[in-house]
Amino acid sequence: MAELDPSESIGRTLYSEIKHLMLRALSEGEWKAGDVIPSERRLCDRFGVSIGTLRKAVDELVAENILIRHQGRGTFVATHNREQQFFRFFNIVRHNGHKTYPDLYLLGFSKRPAGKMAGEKLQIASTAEVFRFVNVLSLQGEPTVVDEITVPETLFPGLTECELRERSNTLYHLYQVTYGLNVIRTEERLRAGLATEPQAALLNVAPGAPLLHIYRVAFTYNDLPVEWRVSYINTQNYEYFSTNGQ
Amino acid sequence: MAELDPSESIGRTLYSEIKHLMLRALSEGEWKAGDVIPSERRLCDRFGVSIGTLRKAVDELVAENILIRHQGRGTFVATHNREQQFFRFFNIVRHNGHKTYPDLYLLGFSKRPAGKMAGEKLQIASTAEVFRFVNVLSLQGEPTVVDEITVPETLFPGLTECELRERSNTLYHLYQVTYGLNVIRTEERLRAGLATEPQAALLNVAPGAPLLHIYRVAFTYNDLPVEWRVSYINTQNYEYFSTNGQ
DNA sequence: CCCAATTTGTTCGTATGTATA
DNA sequence: TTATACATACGAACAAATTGG
Repeated sequence: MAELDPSESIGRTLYSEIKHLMLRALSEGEWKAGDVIPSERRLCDRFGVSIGTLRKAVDELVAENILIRHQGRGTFVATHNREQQFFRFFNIVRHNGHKTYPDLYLLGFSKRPAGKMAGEKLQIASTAEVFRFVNVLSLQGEPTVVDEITVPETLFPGLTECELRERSNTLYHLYQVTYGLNVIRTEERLRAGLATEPQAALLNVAPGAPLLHIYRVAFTYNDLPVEWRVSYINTQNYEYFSTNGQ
Repeated sequence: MAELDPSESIGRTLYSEIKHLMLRALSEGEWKAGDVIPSERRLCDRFGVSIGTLRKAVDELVAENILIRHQGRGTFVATHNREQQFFRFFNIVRHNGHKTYPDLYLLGFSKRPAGKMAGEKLQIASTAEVFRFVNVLSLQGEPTVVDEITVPETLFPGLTECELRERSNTLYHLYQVTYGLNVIRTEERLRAGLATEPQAALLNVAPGAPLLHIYRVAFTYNDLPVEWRVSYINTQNYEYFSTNGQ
């Protein structure tokens, strides 16, 4: 069992060891977004475990939306495409519950030092360089969300405004396929605030109108933060939807 | 396999049938809050399935926080106690992330017709009777949350103000042990709003201050709504915390 | 259209380990 | 110490879906 020398030991059980070996294969890029990974039979051979143990490891990765199984086809690395994953991280819906895709307008793009807040959230020095850009999202023609997005330069070397503007898929899809950063988890904190003058202008509301604020950190494997985002939302026609349990 | 006549068929697979039979035993009160349920071996006999199939059914109920397994002791019906379950449904934390238990003040209690909104959310007629009560929650001495709570009389026969005032555990614990209603899932919608005069007085903020609004429906088994709740939150020192994935 | 190979899904079961009462 | 209960690991047999010939 050459794959399982003690130095690799993370979990307490064999299946959690296998899970971590698979996470390593994912984070190191051996298996890339959209790839089919080796069949269960081959993975059993590779890791020297039984089918039951292998399946238990894969079960957990599937439950975490990292892998997707298709009977008869194989097991795949989940991709951030519009159809399946977009609404996993976009929780803004109409008051009637309807979900629609936003239209995007890229407002600005710059490189700058992270600063205190973004540095803390991205776990980098406040002097480290980051890319920062602002998106205005319109839903059914109404400007509804302003996203202020910050990502570390070290993780996104050479990111350009052009890439952001011309992407044909979701932002997290770009992170995943171009920079090998697969967002698998976010933490969000929500508050209520009042629209500033510039926000009011962008969202077509009066200054001082109530806005929902969302502070989000997005993580990839090993709890590595890849994005810090502050969103300002006009909840006159839309709202944040969250479900707990099940 | 007397337990599995076709009329009971809900899921497509054997383990999902077993899961639904177990959910039925829970919703019909055969297994009550805090109870130990029969051992895996006995359940295999009862349902006429193998240990693997039985465990797969239980696995899902455990993942949904409906059952709790303890190695060496048995499998238990999860209870809404302060220590383990409270923060599953209470997502208000300090800006620094710290979680504290709120102090409660019961502001009002009445029986009345549901009205349009509560009737819709609780899936009852707008003329059906409901109990409605208001709690003010203080965190570290600061009044922070106002909860307006509505529950149908049919599900809570004879609910009294006294019961609410003198409970020593969480509200959902009361629902569970006194009325046999186990809240297993909530749906929440969040918006930003401005404090009205009465809200401002209760929360010790200026009228027109921004407040976070949460609209929540709580469900028990079979997607039956048991509670409709509107919360108003001062997010000056506290915020709503949500995690996505994992 | 059918067949064969491949892959995951389900169900069965055994043996052994670990925690609890 | 003993019995009980859940946890882990093993693997067989068959079903269902997909793909390619």
